[in-house]
Amino acid sequence: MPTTDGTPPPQRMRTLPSRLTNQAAQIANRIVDQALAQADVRRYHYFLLATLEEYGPASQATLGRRTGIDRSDMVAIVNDLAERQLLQRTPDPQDRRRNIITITPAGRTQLTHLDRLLATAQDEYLAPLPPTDRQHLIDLLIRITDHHDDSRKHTTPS
Amino acid sequence: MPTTDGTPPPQRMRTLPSRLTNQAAQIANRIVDQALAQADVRRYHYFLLATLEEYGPASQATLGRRTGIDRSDMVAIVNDLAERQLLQRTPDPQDRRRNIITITPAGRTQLTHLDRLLATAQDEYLAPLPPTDRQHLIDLLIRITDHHDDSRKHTTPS
DNA sequence: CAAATGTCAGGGTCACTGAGATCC
DNA sequence: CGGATCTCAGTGTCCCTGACATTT
Repeated sequence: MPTTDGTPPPQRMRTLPSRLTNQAAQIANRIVDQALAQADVRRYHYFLLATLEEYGPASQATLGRRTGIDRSDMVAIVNDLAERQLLQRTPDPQDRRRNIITITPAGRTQLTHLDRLLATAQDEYLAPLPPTDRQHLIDLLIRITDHHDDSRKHTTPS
Repeated sequence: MPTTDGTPPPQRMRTLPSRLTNQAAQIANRIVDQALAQADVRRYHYFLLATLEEYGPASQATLGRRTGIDRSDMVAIVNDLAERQLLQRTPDPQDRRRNIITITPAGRTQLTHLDRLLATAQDEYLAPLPPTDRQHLIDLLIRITDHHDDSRKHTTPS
């Protein structure tokens, strides 16, 4: 399924930063999704497990804020991982609105496996770049995302 | 609608290139879509018009390959733009399977307007980066996308 | 015959909205 | 009461598949 003809895309599109970012994201997603599929896992599964391991148990709402996953979608994701025994959902006795989500030992084991799969995927994604440029790309992207996160916080005093 | 808590996302996610690229792409899309909405236009509308202006009239299949838009979706997009008189769809007398799509003068005028809207959007997207870094980011992303386009061509001798 | 084109119907994913029930 | 939490139903977009008739 070739996306490009003999003719390259128009110059406007070839150097348009937003377009380039999208192209790269699509490439990255294809590679990452394929890698994680080996463990029958999706990106948000990994994000959730990683957040749990780094910050410890938390409510679904908090996890949503930390991972960027919508609370509506969080329900099904937690269900998935709970079914696989990779995390546990227990009601919070302190605040009975909340569920406290805890990663299980099996979850940690799986996470280690996923980390390896993901590292390989990142390497394939960044294959054309030497280490210096990889770090530079990361820095540039962090500056962009941080900037827009901040401006959202300042302009949304909700 | 804050996506971040007081706590930042986990370290694994904060520096994961594929994740960062996705975050940036989402930010870019939000900004670009909002800008183009001022002209009641979507991204693929712009891509199609820009491709037509740079390469001239072409069939829908060719346009799909040049823009990366699937030929299934192309039909509705061409319908949209034809209704607005921004392009014309005429059967090809040389090959009666094909429609030849041509941009209209009104289409060119609109495209100029969209170019301005888009330039503003890119500037907002890249706001935290000085010109040198903007160019560096573009270069890095082009190297990534070119690399993966090429490997797809070589490994897919379809 | 094989291959390409335009068209239509539909699926799968992801970000998101809205509403309801419960609890602080 | 306002506000947060969890849940469910559903929307819109984008990318993609499959099929069909027509034409080369």
